[in-house]
Amino acid sequence: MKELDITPTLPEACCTLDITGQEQQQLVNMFKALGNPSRFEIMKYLVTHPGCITDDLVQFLPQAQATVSQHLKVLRDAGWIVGTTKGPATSYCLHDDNIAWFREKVGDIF
Amino acid sequence: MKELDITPTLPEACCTLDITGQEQQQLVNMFKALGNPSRFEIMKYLVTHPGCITDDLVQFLPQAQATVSQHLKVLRDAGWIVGTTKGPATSYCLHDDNIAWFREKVGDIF
DNA sequence: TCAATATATCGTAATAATACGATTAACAGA
DNA sequence: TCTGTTAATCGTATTATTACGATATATTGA
Repeated sequence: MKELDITPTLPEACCTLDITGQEQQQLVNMFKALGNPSRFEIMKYLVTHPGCITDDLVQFLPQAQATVSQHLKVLRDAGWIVGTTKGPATSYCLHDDNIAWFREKVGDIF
Repeated sequence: MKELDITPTLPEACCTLDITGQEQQQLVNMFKALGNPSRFEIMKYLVTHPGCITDDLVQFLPQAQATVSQHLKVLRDAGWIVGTTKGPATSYCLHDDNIAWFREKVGDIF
């Protein structure tokens, strides 16, 4: 790791950003997952409709069932949401713990 | 807009998420921009090296000058950073106002 | 003005993301 | 067990992202 070499004329650092490896990858993944309008809409819907099933989202979004399912997988893998099987359906909720972690990390960083 | 139809057995909404149109697009853009390892590294570098120039980042990152410049453009367009011309060089800093806005929005949402 | 430095932009190849229809799997109720 | 419902996954076409070398632009100092 290189030493810092900030001349006195440069602005002060506004914050620290000590995150690396696994954690950083997880954080980048979460950013990436929400960097898509459809997935952001899904998150919005889940806020107001916690526990809704995939088909609710398929009705809500202007996209095919396969596409919505794929977006849900991305959000699941990134840790934004959690799905529980209920009979033939899957009920989705926000993953509160991971969301809290994300908020916390963003707060630490910026 | 459809009426909510949350049965009493479903979990309560953990939060509100009232963001639309222009603001939402801006927020999604910011998420998307940081959803890339190289750009996240650039942000980390800028935290500890505020005011550094493009070439500093080119030396730091394992990528070609053109690639780094492209990543900087994405971060600029998304509003994460701001660049000021200093002679033949460009000095970069975090865009504190926009970052504060992002933090605030994420806080509102989750 | 000329050479050196610093960056942005252009054109393009390789890779990844996105969306869809079709198929498969898993469950519920008749 | 058969049928309908719900979702995930597969294969694939289209589009977007990423990275690079080459080139263009802009400034500084000799």
